[in-house]
Amino acid sequence: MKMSEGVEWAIHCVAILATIPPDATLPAKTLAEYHGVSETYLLKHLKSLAAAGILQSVPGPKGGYRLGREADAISLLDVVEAVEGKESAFRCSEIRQRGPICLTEPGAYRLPCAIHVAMLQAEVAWKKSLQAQNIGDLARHLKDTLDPRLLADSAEWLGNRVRI
Amino acid sequence: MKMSEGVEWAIHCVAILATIPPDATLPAKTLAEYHGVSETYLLKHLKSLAAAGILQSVPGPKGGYRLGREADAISLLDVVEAVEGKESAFRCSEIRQRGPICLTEPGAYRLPCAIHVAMLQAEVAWKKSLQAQNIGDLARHLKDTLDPRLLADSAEWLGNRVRI
DNA sequence: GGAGTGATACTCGGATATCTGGTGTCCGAGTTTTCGCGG
DNA sequence: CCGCGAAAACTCGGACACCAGATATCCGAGTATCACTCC
Repeated sequence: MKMSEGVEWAIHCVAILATIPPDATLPAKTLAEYHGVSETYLLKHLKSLAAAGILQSVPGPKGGYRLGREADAISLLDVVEAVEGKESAFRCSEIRQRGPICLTEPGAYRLPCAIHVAMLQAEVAWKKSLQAQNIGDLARHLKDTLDPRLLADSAEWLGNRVRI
Repeated sequence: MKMSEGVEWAIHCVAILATIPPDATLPAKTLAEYHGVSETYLLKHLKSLAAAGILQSVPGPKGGYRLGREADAISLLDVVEAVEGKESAFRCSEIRQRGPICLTEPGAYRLPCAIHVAMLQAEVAWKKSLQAQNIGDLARHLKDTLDPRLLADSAEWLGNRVRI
């Protein structure tokens, strides 16, 4: 069970976009270069984020991406689900009904599989933890703990590439 | 991010093995037939469970699998990790260090990536939930809620195939 | 009849194919800019 | 000098190869059983 690498990219990108002025945009090329990753592949994930309303895409020259809503309203869960999809990692294939020993009458398996419930319960805990953290908090935390020099360099580098 | 189907099979098998007498065994062939799944592929996962100490394998005729320790000492997390591996789903590839804007001095990135921390925190919540549930509770819960007829049929079917 | 011994049948274990989904890439659609031209 | 228009350049969006890991399988190693033989 491994998570797509795109999730890491997506969160970093959204966090960066949370630091620029609200109406400014950054093109995918800049985001990819900043993180040292493939531009075309990153674009694939940015598209998913835009489709989910987390980002807003602006076409044409001087175009790029900006946040689709305020950073405090974007949870980590939103980003993860936009990239990975909303279906749960554990999928119950109802093997309790596949063997020679099972009930045939309709409604016999009305109650959900206990194992399914247990696994889903764990995923709910995971989702709650992700939902409790939003991009705004994350960006502020990064701003407070990052090396001031790195912060200044980043701000300058991004400032030269930001679009209004 | 999808979990291996083998996890579902493994949990069901361990739950079944928790219902037979402590010293009895069930061969993989029986477990596979009971759940209506491929025997050879199930064997692959049972092997992993045995390697983790969750199951104990007995070779030869009258052989098979039994629990490696009491059911109450086997958590769902143990089973999941035995099948899926212990590495976390989210893997930080430290893309913060890959772009043009990064610090070069050693120790500059001593503090872990905040995004990495956030994702790991969610996984810890997931693991705690899985660790809180053990096979013994699960088996008892199943026994209490299952249809009595199904329970009797299963007990008879398994009783005919159990090895002492 | 009992014990020893060999073959046997059954079990698990590791190495080997196949296939789906993540990874990576390319080219096309759309829009804003910009440069040139005419008034 | 200003307004208009067409071309251009840059952006994102969807469709197409590639590869790793999950899926599925087969054959070999090991052991308890069982039958046969000998005492």
